[in-house]
Amino acid sequence: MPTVSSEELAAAAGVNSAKLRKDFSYLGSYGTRGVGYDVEYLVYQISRELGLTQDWPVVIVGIGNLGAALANYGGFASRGFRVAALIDADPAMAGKPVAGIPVQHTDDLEKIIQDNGVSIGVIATPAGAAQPVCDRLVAAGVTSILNFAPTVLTVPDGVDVRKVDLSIELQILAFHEQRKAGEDHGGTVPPAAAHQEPGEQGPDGDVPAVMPA
Amino acid sequence: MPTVSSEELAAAAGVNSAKLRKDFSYLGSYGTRGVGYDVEYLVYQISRELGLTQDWPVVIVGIGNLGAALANYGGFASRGFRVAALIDADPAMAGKPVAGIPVQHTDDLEKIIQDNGVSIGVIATPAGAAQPVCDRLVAAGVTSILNFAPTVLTVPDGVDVRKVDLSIELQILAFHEQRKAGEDHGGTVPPAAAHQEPGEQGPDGDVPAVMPA
DNA sequence: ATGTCTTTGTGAACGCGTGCACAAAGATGG
DNA sequence: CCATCTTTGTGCACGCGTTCACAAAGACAT
Repeated sequence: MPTVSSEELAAAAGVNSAKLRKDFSYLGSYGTRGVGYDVEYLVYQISRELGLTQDWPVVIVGIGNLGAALANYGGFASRGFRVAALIDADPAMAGKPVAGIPVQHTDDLEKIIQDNGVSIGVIATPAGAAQPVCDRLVAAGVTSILNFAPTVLTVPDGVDVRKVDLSIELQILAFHEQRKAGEDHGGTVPPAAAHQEPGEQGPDGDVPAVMPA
Repeated sequence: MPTVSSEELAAAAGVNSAKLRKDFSYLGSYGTRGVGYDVEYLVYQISRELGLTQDWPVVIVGIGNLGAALANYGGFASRGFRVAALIDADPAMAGKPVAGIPVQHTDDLEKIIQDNGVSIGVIATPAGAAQPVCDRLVAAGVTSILNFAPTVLTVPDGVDVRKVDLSIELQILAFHEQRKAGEDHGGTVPPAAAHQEPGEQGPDGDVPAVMPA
């Protein structure tokens, strides 16, 4: 029986072994003292806890470059996700196969959701279309939404939304890059600096509230 | 002079006002007691600290669906990023414009990096190509890499890598979705993972630290 | 069986980040 | 010029998560 100790796992993951054991203990007592954890059993238990053993049908709405990239992404299937349908507002896309799945028109959104028992939707539309699409998804029974559109979605209570902003990761890299350069970030305030930069803010001038780690 | 108080900002962001003030204080004393913070000045100072006022030339390697989606993503330009070049290994892509930028061949990678003074690279290639591309980027002087390929990259010290796994966000949604179903499987989970603050839409949510491969 | 050895599971201490509460600073009005 | 009011900046205390350290549990050898 192949096993691993918490010490080995902790070293591999770069975390503290006691924390790892305590985390595992929340899932139950799956280890054997003096031996460690049965690898296969542990993987199954964690997978189950995380919901990876279930089959999650998802729909992707907005089959542009990003939607197509997501449809082709191999990581989904191996993580328990099944692309139940691709949906786009462009009639010219209808029937066209992307990643082997025929694109369907937005008109049929509600029926597609209900027929497939979909509870997770991915929005990869342009910003303007995101909220209406979101509303229709929710009305059709979707309770979790992954939003790639650059908009903050408004949803009723009980619906989860996660927003993916592809530029945030770049910002974090740039932040560290800036520090590598040895930029001084001291307390000296450039006089009247604010008045030298009148514009600078785009349509969404929102700044991350928290410093990247 | 338009101003905001820490109280207003905290309410808008859903955080504690004292924490917000303390965070700001690390950047310097930019507020006026009895008045608040000069909006324009504050935006500038935060932008500067985060590196948003600098111009960061980036290259995107691998112009498939995802690379094209990134090239077309409007959020980059408004955050201080400039797509200096698109690079692909397919000779048929060479010269073809994507998002108004002609795709260049991988052969010229080193020259492109050096000519444009690029220090940030984005990898959107298939998994197999990612590490070789990464090595060439690093050798050419890139010190920050954003990796969309489903591979863990090995880099020398001093080089930052951030890996974006598009399925992780879906996993988090599925995790919460599973809990909504009210399933009882005998185990408990640390409170941090148990719920997501409503209104929070981002990748800063809570995920269990250990994922099965 | 009995003892030794390994590793888990967890109580307790520690450290750090968060939030409270208030003095200091500046605005504003009399 | 003084009084009052608002809001910042921050010392301090509290709470929570991380880490330490060890008893308990089981494997394994003799």
